[in-house]
Amino acid sequence: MGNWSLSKPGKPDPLNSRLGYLLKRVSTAAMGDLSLRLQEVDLREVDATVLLLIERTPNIIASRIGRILDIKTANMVPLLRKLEDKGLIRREPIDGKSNGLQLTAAGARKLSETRAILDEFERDLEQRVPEEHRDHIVPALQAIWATARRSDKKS
Amino acid sequence: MGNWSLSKPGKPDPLNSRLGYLLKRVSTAAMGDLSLRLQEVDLREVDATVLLLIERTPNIIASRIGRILDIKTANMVPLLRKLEDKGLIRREPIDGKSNGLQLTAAGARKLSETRAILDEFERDLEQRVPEEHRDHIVPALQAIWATARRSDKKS
DNA sequence: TATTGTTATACTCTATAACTATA
DNA sequence: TATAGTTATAGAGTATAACAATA
Repeated sequence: MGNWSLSKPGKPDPLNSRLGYLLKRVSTAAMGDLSLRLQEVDLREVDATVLLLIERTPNIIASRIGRILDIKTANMVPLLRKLEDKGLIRREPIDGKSNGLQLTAAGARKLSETRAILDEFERDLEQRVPEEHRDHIVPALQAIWATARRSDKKS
Repeated sequence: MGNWSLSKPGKPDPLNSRLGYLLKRVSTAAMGDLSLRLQEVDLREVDATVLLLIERTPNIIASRIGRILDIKTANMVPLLRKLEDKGLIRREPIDGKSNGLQLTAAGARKLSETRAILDEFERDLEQRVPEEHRDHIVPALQAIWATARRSDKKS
């Protein structure tokens, strides 16, 4: 345990003892892996995440998704249009300015496939963490995430 | 401890119980924070990292840095040129095709300032992890990183 | 033949600005 | 007045292809 954060004088920390560096490299590598896996369902990570949100909260509106995932509304437009063009989601007017988003039957089917990929990805990732650390990494990241200042609170 | 990975049937996992999702969000937020901090020395994260590598291994060549940091050699060119234009690094021919990279005096001074920022960022980040998890997160990430298939082995 | 370095370019992602219309 | 949605565009970051020169 834990003198990894101490640098010997003269010999500076190797990069891979820095939490910030590790977070970036591990995240990038993991997302690259996930992207490859999601090619099988022809979706990007963000598409999969949006489908998960729509499933979890039917009639969710675009701007709320954007707030949760930190996506500008301007960038939500082509994202949702592509999902709609693929027949995976449907928009139903809530009032004059908002559209509630729902999965189509095809979208629900696609999400089933996708969830299997996501779950396997998740399992594989967790198994690469040695047992003695495994139960700590998610709570640790959640704690960092919970203390990040950001616009929206949930998820 | 640890039933965060279990989803209740019907109620799917919230996103922020997924390791992959947390890695991405925490990494993005942390890098955004670091970018802001590095504005004080007019450097990006990647610039700071490259300066660290040059300091650690004087006469390192561009292609080796690219291999370590997963930066295509084509993209190393403008990166190094900018650092050279700022007077932070110097290139000295090793042979007819390679240039050894070194910090200039100004580069060494800049890196001192930069390292202070990096170290404070690191400390702040670590302190956001509850004590009971703190000694686990770096080893956990190192383990994931160590098992990522990639071109280069070190750092 | 593999490596180093370079130029030019394309693609993706994200950010910004201006705008319309509704709550 | 704030929110929802849209369009168009700019910028960064990254990837690809073609190339020259050296080990």
